[in-house]
Amino acid sequence: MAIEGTEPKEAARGKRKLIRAGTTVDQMVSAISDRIVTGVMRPGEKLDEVSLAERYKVSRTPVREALSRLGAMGLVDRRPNRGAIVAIVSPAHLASMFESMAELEAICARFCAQRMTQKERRAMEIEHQAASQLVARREEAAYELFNSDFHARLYSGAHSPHIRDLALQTRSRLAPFRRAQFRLDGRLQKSWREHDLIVAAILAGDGEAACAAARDHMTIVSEASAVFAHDEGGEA
Amino acid sequence: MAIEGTEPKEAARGKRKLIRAGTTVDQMVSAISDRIVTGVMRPGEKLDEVSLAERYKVSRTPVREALSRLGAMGLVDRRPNRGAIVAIVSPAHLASMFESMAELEAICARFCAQRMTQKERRAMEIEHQAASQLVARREEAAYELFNSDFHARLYSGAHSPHIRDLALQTRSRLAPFRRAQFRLDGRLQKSWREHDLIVAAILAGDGEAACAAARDHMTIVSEASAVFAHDEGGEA
DNA sequence: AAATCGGCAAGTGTATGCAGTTTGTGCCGA
DNA sequence: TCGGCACAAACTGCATACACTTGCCGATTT
Repeated sequence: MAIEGTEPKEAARGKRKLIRAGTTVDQMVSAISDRIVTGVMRPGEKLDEVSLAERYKVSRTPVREALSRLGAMGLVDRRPNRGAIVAIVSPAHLASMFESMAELEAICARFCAQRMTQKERRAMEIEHQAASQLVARREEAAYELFNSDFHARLYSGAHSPHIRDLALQTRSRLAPFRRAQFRLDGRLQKSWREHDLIVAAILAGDGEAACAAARDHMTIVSEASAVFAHDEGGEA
Repeated sequence: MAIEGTEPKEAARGKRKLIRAGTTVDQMVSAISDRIVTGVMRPGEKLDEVSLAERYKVSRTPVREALSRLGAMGLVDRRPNRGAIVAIVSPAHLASMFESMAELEAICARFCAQRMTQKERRAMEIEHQAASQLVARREEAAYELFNSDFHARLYSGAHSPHIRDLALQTRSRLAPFRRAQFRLDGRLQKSWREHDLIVAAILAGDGEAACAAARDHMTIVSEASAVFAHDEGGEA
């Protein structure tokens, strides 16, 4: 409902009914993962192949492929002969994922401090400084976009494609549990200040400081998100 | 040929032709990934759906699902409408994967030093000491098995399921490039000594030392494997 | 009355056919 | 002789049909 843009059912399908861009499954994957990530579908909820096929006006074949990919992404859990459900993550596993995220970002920050080009450093600083205005105006949605961008820069700046992959993968799996964290009182300002420490260390070329700052940042995010995780776990 | 155990074509299929254990695709995935990992299939080689279907005596549908999963694992590269090929990794990407592996193992080692139970520490030390005999006898195959086991202990001992997943995933993607590294002169002894440093640091509870030792170990493995990677790249 | 077995319904796993895309090859023109 | 265009073969993407598995409900038996 709130994310119709990614729902391929009428609009997109109507237009490109016969365009074989090979993206039908891709669209379903992003549509379904959006529904999971945004919390429209709760952990444990069944993902029925025929229902999904009807919903997206396709046959079961692409649905199965989409479910397969979502399973590989860790967003859904496939049991042989028993269907697929939205993945249920235990509190322990969730903590482990946040911990991993902290370590991955710490590594990225360290590499960023060592390897970022001048252009990348400048771009990161400019964007970071610009974001301070979003904080002042309390524009949570806009800041969330910037935040994604900032972390993406962190992953890319490490100049290590595989670590970047691991970070993006882990981040996407954590997405369902990070939402709405910026609604917490003052989280916006704190987030920006934590970023500030990371940026300063990177610009100074101090790998260890950047490493530590990034780890601290994610640890705090983890604690801030734990509240929501518990809520969801209880309801599901 | 050398790995018929994992090839489901005649033997396995003949027996369980009608057993629907939901594992047909699983078998294909492990069979194909074995063929890739062991080097039977070279990077860039085409994975034709119909050929694979004939080879494993199944229809194209499960083949497609298997390819999909292998694509998610990063072992094959799927191009829309243009088939699938065994993934080609550039030297830069390969270096990035080894670098990531080094960092992941460093993290695991640090966590191991902090979190391993007494039982785990004792088991690791006993196995490690036992392996010294394999070194003395130059039993390369046996040592390679032990080596896998050792690293698996490292990942599990970190008590962080997600980091363990990331490490195993990265390790499997590196497998094609690590094979035969123990054939290098004296690599066996050096490997054991590097392990020794890691074990000593973990048992001493010295996280940072374990971290550094593990990172150094993988860096050396990376360099030792680079030779083979080049060879294979040239041939393919 | 409780437990077990048989049948039924729902849903997944696999096979096959058709439509559309890509790519290689041969022909035509310059 | 070389470049562009068109056609055809091969292959992928999706749809549909069928086979098998699983879980549930009720009837029968102990």
